[in-house]
Amino acid sequence: MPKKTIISMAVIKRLPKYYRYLGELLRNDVERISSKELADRIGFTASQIRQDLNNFGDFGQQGYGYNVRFLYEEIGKILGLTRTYNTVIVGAGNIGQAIANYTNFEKLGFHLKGIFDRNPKLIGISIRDIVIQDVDNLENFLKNNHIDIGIICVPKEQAQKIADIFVRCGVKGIWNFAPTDLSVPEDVIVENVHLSESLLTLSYRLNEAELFKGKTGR
Amino acid sequence: MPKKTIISMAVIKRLPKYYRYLGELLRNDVERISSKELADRIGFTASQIRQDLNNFGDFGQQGYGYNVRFLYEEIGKILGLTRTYNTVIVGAGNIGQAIANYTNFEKLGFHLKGIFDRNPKLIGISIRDIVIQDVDNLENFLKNNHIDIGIICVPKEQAQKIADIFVRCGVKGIWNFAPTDLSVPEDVIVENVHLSESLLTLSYRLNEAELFKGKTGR
DNA sequence: TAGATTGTTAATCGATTAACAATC
DNA sequence: TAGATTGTTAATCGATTAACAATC
Repeated sequence: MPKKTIISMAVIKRLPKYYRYLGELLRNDVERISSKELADRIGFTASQIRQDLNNFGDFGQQGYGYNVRFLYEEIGKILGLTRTYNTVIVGAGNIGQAIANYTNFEKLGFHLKGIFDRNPKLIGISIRDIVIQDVDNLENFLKNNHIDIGIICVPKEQAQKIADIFVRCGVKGIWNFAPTDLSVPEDVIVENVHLSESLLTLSYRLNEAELFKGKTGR
Repeated sequence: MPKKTIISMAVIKRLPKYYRYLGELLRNDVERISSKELADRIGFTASQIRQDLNNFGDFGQQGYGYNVRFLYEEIGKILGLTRTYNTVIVGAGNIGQAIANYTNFEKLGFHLKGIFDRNPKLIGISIRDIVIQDVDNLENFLKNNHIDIGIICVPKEQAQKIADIFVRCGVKGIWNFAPTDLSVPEDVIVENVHLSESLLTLSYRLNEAELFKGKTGR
């Protein structure tokens, strides 16, 4: 029986990883798995896995472990993958096009319904049968189509403006690739993908490693 | 004077954000800033900012705060931005091309030296004056060019194979866009960008309210 | 039944926040 | 000097790990 708890971000961020590993196990026809075995594969502790899962329900069985298919499906439900999501991409530059072309998201139930840009050279071009529209049509499009997730791939200077349009038109989820923080009401969820921050984290760690070169550990 | 401490991942991941905000302040000709003021802008606590910075040195001054330019430069040093990095991209599909075209990384000192793919239709094409080479040349290229960071943009099935080549050729940093976990020796740093995990986190949070609706606590 | 492994409580560890003396 | 704000220690909070009774 699921408990009414506020789940910490730390737990939430591990869920997709569980889902990915269980999906692999499933494809390899593994029927059951213990928290210990899963822990060894993922690199978590068995204790953490059991704690994490027990935030959502009693999915396992003493003496047996977890049924892979069942757990996979349960985590799918938890992640909201039993429904579909309509999305639009704003900004059809490098990243926008890459995301638009990435068909794996379709398989998970994220359906791309529109692509917008302000560059006349891009407007009218199709990506996966979706014609790039003038961003001036965005607001109107959002009023006529229910969109769950707006994907922001514009330069940082324009990101907040696009976010404001999303908010105004009832889009509740924003996947933000612009290197800036957006301000939105609290009922709107923003998930950031800040590539430069990721790269800088890498360069920090590269130099930290250099620093300890020749020494043991780490 | 930097202290010999092991810095936690939580702190490291905040550093690029400090760097970004300080860069903005600098461009807006802000000369000094207190931890309180910076906290209000970023959305951290002043205490946390002071704690974070004091892992690396005494950058502030009582009664004054922090000099924006000085702190910006110091964090740049900490992040390893006083040197340059040679990079290669393996996989010239959607994401690979997007990263290759993203010139902001050049400005930070990350220089793209090569792009590799196995698709004959892509080999020979140029992106930003860099000719896409056959991935069969990768190992040879790495032996003749010092590459600091290898960027993996191939499908997940081939990612580990590419990582192995990187490791074998002395590449110490891997920026991994393939939706899989790589196994590498501990002196090699892997920074993952798992886009589907990010998207699933968003869909979880979009549905979170629904998930616990009507369920009783304990 | 006996062994295995969960769900869950308790202990530990780490990270964040609060407080304040030091000092510019 | 007086006010401001740091650097740093102490207190709190939260997350992870360990332990084990429950039970399949």
